[in-house]
Amino acid sequence: MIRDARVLRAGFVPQEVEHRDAEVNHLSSVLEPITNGEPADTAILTGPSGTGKTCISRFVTERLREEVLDVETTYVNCWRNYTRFRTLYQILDDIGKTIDIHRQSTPHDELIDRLQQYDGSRTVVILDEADQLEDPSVIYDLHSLPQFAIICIANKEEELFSQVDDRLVSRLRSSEHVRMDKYHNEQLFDILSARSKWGLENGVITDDQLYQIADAAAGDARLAIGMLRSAASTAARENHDRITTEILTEAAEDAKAQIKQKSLDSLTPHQRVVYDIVRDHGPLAPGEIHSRYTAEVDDPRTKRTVRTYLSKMAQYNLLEAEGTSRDREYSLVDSAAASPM
DNA sequence: GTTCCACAGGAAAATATGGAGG
DNA sequence: CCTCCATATTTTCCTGTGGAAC
Repeated sequence: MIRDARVLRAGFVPQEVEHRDAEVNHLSSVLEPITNGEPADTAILTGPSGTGKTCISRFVTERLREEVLDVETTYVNCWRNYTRFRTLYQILDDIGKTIDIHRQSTPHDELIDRLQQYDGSRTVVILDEADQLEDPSVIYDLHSLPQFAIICIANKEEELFSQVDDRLVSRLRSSEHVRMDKYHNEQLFDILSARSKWGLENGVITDDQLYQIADAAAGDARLAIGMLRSAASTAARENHDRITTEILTEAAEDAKAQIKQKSLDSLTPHQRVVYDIVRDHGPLAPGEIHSRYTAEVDDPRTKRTVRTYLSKMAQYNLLEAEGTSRDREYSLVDSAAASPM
């Protein structure tokens, strides 16, 4: 059934990237000066989730390392390392310069000094989910260091630049912007087809079924590959020699549920109670949510905190907010919308 | 229109948490 | 074990917005 599970895993970087030639070339050309030992511009990669931003960054940097001897790459997930300190620390850690850094005795600017003094190989820094940084000015600080090339990945450009000084923004205007769009169904089909060719035995899944997956994934390659992986592992577990329509339907829901579960797991118990209230009692105004919540837990948080919870969950796409002021109501996002399978 | 009030969400102070070093 | 200090979360205080009742 499964020939090579690696190619179905999230984060796998394929030998050849399908349908992203223009973007790959664009990004490569931005990094090109590095091959001559010159500083490269900052690249900004934007687009919705599952459009291959992380994938082509890794692909291009890996290819660069094949070509050039003295190039290193470091990857920072800004969603997990969202403070200035953590981001810089992560980079220093990767290039092996953290030896005597202690949180106490190290003033924050010392980190940037260390990077500045770094005289090892040129390094490409990939800042993934950079729009999650609480202080994006760290991007500008890195931008000004010639020995580092920055690839900055974000969903939307506006969000990345929203809360920053205009002065700093203009300094980044010169950087190259690579925009990525959602995949078309045919393109997703090609991606799935390539993965199943390497990852699965022949004849396990039909083209028609791959097309169904592409359709259900609505342009999101990560989701599509997740569905394929889920279907393949269910089929393998249950000893089928091919993927059935039932397995496929279930896998589609499974993959979406997994994504949702992941964000649900990151909620604190208090946040979880708030979520459950909205889930069980339909559209509700924040005041109503708070009073129900207060009745349900010992030691309730204040209204303000619950408002923060609600807006956070709306960002995570767990809840939907309607209305801008007194009329605001929160409800579950209808996950049924994108699954006509 | 005017007033009122629930809400959004920023800022800063207060409090809880966690991890290193004693 | 405890203490200390950076970090994380929560509360307090706040200003601005816009819908609803008058």
